[in-house]
Amino acid sequence: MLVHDYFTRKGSMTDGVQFTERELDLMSVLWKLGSGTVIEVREHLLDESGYTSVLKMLQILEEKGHVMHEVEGRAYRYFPKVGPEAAGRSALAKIVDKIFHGSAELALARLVEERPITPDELDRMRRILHDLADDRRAGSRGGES
Amino acid sequence: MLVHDYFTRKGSMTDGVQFTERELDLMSVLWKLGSGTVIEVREHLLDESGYTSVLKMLQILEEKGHVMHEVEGRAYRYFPKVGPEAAGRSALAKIVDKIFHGSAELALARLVEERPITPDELDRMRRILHDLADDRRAGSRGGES
DNA sequence: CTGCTTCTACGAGGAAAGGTGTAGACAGAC
DNA sequence: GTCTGTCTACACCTTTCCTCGTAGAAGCAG
Repeated sequence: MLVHDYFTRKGSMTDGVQFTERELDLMSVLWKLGSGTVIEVREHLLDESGYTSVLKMLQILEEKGHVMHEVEGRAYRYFPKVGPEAAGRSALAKIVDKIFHGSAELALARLVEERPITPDELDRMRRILHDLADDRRAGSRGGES
Repeated sequence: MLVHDYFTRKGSMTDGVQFTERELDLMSVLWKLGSGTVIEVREHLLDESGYTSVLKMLQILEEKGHVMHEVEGRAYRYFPKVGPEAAGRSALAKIVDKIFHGSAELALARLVEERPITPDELDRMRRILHDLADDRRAGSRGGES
């Protein structure tokens, strides 16, 4: 079982998740792979540093409680203990607060101009907001989907 | 004239803008006020540190090219040289890439669940995406609004 | 057994971040 | 003139980030 339970957990996280630049690089790889040994993580880093550097970073991440490991043969396999959802919420909160003065609207405006959005993705993004508005209306009538 | 020309400039910025934690705090104040002396910035910082600390941070920001100053009486008045738009785009790009594997859709999903969105704000957010879709359609027909 | 390889553990060290104390310039009050 | 308050400039210090070299454990081949 590679997919761990951080996908199902929800608001339990303290949501004060904060990663340094390099930590985020490693976490990004772990999120993408699901898990990884030192070698695997190292291979997927764009900017590759030494073996022991990656190991050390993983040890630091474990010490901080962001990852855990299981023994696999003679090596360690590292798993993220915090998911991209919590990390993303936390990072977005910081940006919205400090850069956009709390306006999610401004954040969205920059988000869509920051990179090309495919028509499909745009549709799905519109659906997210549409459904949210729907839920609101349903909720205000006391109903629920 | 307090409002400087970073509002009108557009993609000219290198977009490699990156702020440290504390730098972002100061920039946030400058963006909110438009400009500020050491005292003004200091007053608007939640976590207040010493006068010389704030001064030092502003000097560092100036050295890095993120702010500039004009002499005002015996004091300096600092102005942001980079706007929240560029900083926001850059910060969002990093998050979307490293946390959401390039998916703006996932970023939006976390954005709207990260904080309560007022009905008005939700409407305006929907309009942003609606208009973007409209522009696409108009653009593909060769027209333009 | 010895030698080789592959892993983790540990500690050193450079660089940056972020805070502060003090000196010195300068204006205004007296 | 002197004194006082306000400002910048400079130097210093502590902590964190990040990297790497080296040692040692453990498996495997001969």
